[in-house]
Amino acid sequence: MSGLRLSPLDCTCFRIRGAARRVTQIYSKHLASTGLKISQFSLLGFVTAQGPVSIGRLSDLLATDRTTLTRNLGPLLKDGLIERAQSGDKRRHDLVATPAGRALFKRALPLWAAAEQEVRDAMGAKLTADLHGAIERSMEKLAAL
Amino acid sequence: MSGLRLSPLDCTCFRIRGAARRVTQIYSKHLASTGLKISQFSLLGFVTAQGPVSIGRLSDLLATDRTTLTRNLGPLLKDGLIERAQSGDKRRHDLVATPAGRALFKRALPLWAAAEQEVRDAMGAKLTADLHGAIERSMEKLAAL
DNA sequence: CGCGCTTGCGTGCATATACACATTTGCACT
DNA sequence: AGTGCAAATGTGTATATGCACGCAAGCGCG
Repeated sequence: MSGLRLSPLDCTCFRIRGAARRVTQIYSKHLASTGLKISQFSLLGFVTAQGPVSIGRLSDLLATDRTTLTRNLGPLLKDGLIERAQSGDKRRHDLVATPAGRALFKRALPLWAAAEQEVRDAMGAKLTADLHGAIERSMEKLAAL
Repeated sequence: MSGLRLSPLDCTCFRIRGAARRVTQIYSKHLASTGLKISQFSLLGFVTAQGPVSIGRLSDLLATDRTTLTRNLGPLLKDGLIERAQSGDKRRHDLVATPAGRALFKRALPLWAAAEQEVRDAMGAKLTADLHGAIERSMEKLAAL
């Protein structure tokens, strides 16, 4: 391996971050009318689906830093979309979606689907599969580091 | 196209953002001793390479929102790594790397290369090519939207 | 019981990201 | 010169991200 001269223009990090920005922009456009950002949509979706769940577990599911999740939860708590319930272990905060939260997620779902479809239609089935496959395999390989 | 039922778990945006977070983490580790974040490394590199360049042009090159760039420039200006020079057009601010900025970039370059190499070694040549190819083609397709 | 280690979380700080809006300058046309 | 539009940039506000640090609650053991 190695040997090839690498230019910062070939930076994998730079490229993937750029792609993330671009894709985020597209989803944001579709979700704008719900007031939800794409991260909030994912977060709300996981809480809705996973039932009572702790922050720590959520950070595993979402592959997001725990403290980042704490902040991201803020707006959703403030808007009454998610609530903190007391669990047996007083350290833990069981998160549950409120009726309003579930309703909003349900309303946002087709908008997300439209965004996802727009992206997939633009890329085509093969490229979509290639991209998803490459990302998934990369994450597996990079998990060890 | 379309027809397949999509679950939020298959969200392209969610996946690519997660990948970006993970990859960012790896590069950050390598660049930590320089005090540069990966975005700052890219930014400083572009300014160093492109000579005097305006914010607007940089935002095109980096595919980053112009106003984001304005903020990201802040720390680099504060640390004297990049300077604003007056150009003929007083609206524009020509950005140039200072000697300190160029020196730091030169010092950071091998550390970035080590990060890039670590990622590529972990993924292997084929997956690296697949990932880069998929991202590049995706960006082309999504540019139109 | 009480000591110490572990676990689960929040906070302070700094950066990254981008939309809407305001400001300044340049330029063309009258 | 004057007016009006376009171009280049900064700011207000809000979210996203994560490291270092601190705190409180559980847990094991003498």
